[in-house]
Amino acid sequence: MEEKNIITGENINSHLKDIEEHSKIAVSVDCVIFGYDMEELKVLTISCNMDPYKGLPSLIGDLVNEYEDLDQAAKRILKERTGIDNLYLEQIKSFGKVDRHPLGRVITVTYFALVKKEDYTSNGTRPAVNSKWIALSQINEMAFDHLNITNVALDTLRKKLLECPIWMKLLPVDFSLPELQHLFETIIGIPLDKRNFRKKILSLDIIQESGKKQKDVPHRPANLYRVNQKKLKKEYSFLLKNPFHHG
Amino acid sequence: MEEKNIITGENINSHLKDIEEHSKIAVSVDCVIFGYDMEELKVLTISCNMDPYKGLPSLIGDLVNEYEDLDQAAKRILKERTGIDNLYLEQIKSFGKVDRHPLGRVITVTYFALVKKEDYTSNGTRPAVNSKWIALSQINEMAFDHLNITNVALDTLRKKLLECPIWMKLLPVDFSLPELQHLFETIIGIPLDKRNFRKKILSLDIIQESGKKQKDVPHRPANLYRVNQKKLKKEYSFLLKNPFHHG
DNA sequence: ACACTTAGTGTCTCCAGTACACAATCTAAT
DNA sequence: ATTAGATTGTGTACTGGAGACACTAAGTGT
Repeated sequence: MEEKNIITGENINSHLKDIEEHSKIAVSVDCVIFGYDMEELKVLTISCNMDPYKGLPSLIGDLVNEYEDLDQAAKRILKERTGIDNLYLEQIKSFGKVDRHPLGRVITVTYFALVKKEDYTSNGTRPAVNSKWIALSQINEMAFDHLNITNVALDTLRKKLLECPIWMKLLPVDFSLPELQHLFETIIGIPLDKRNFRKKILSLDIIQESGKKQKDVPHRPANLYRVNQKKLKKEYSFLLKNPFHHG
Repeated sequence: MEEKNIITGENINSHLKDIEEHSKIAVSVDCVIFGYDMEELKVLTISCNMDPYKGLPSLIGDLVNEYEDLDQAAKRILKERTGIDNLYLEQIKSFGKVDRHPLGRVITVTYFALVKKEDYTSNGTRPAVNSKWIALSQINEMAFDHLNITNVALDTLRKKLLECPIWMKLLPVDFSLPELQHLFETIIGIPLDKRNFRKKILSLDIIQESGKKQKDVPHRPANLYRVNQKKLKKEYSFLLKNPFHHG
């Protein structure tokens, strides 16, 4: 049986036009945008108005243009929909069931993004029309296969959280250890021991006291910490140049 | 600014034809097929004959058809190129730089697969024309972005190897502990302590003595083990139904 | 000044990872 | 039959991180 394959370059007898005529498949990017308001973990959604999913929350996404890289597309979508540049962004995986989109064959490449609520609500942002933060605990149905995608994104986030300090992308510059612990508990879903948590985090040498204290709380104020930039640069430099941690 | 988005279903004013006209982008699947001959870790490649990569090794891949899921496409390609059904198969990630393919815009979704050499060389297989196993240590250049893809696949394999017993997909039914250790050392790239390795593996309760011994070796023969199917079913069932471990 | 709320701290136990050396079993050669 | 050569197979002691656990400190509001 003769081989002919324009992808791998065996026995070429085709050119650009062949490829474009092959492509009855559209490619989209969908982003699971996680936000944290010091209370709950939320996802940015919009309301779908396409049958049969009308009214259900949907992830933020768009088709990929012919002249932009996948990562660029994700970045563009985030910029368009949240107004923020330089979010933390990481590819998860691609979903390509034939019938996943009612209007035709659309393969979607998914990303997850982390947003500080303080950035999202700051000046200069232009949130998508009708976009809405929904707490993960409140989501039980979504349009398309987006609930599945969201769950995969959450798994990825959980794994990642234990590997490197991406949590910094969800917290303000100054934060307290109890706040950090609450973030962990919210994402991982199980309560943690206060003393062991502090011991562990401090031993990583990734944060340092800022000298400041909490204000306007009706109880003993917590010390505020911030990320140790030197350590960060040394061991987790990919978290500085924000977008796209490859590997 | 008005929103209009056929992906998420805001203000729909388009239908199937719109999507297909949008798609100037082709989608391919490329597989990093790992094989192990009890000596080295190898990758199945074919020779590219497309400029400017003529002569370089290329991964096994093909365009995705309009009517097949991504996973089905990967499975089809593996079947076509190795003749084997039911390989272990797992999606890695997608690569979509605009200029990654000289013939046009092609986004590729990549998978890695694990093959026992004994399966590959058994009857009934119909390997791709000109396909060739190349030891990872011998690869320093590949066509397209395939070297990058291969490296990402190797990273994924290394991580996975420490999480679950996918190594069984690279070994014969009966294998010795020294053989298993050599496989680990080959993939991870660092030598391991014999006693600690055995202690660790045996403590997992995932393998059991087969009763047999090595034959035809010019030294003390090793005991042969095989995978404990009950334990496997209980804790790693996704390794049984071979293809596609999601999550 | 007292009650209330949350922050902050140290020790002990247990287990998993690591380092490490010698006896046992087979083949091949003499 | 004995010996040399090769590789398999085995146990113990040390170390460091994870986990369990209870009280004092520092603020606020009344």
